[in-house]
Amino acid sequence: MTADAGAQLRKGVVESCVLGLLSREPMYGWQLSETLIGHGMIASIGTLYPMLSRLRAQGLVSTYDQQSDAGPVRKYYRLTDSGTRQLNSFREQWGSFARTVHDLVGKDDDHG
Amino acid sequence: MTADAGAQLRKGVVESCVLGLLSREPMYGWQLSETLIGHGMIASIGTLYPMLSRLRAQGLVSTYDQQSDAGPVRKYYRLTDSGTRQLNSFREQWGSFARTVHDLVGKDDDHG
DNA sequence: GCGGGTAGCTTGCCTGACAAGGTAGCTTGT
DNA sequence: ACAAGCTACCTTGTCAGGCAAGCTACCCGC
Repeated sequence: MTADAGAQLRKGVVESCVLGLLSREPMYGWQLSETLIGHGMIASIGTLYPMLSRLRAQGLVSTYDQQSDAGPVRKYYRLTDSGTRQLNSFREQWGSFARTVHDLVGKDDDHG
Repeated sequence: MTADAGAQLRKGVVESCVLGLLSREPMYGWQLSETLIGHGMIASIGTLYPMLSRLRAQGLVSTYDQQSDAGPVRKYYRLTDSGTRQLNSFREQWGSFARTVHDLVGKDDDHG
């Protein structure tokens, strides 16, 4: 479970960014993809939908439909309690992970 | 190749940690794996060797052999100029990436 | 009805992490 | 010398996930 944390972390960065965004307010898939692409977190929307399916299968997010004024129905995603817990867990782990990376890649004359 | 930066970043974290370690001093594979496993960056040595092969194929590291006082010859890895450049590039990108992640997953009442 | 924009989802390819196993050199015990 | 065991390197096979591309369907203006 120990080394698992790092592995889960590396793989879970984008997922956790989704959870983080959803913790502010519910968003629909298309909107999420534009935000994440804008931040350079994902390269295309093709990455997002399978991810959202996974998150929903894990019970971390739930969905509801809402009409749009111009276009088809939007499927909004919202954090579940489980997702909130997952996000908090990631927040704690991210700090130490980022510190480790910074420490390992940091210039060695930086810690003198 | 444009949105590549973020993708390369996420995938390149562990690779860059290897480069970072090698920027301090040359190390051999076994030693690298113990260090990285200790930091939770990789789960097993099976991850490292293919990675080192990739890094060498890309010309980011070079190798030389050195006798051990107890055991077979050790293959030491050392940064090339290209590897140093790559590492510096990562250092710059990592900061902004980490900030983005922190921003996206950070508690929303944290930036008030 | 048709075309274009919005939105959701799927398919297929490729890369990479990982566990497990295989090879080889050196040391120690008998 | 031979067996056992450690160190060190590398490969193979499996599985998950990122990504580009494509497909479906809804709504609007014409």
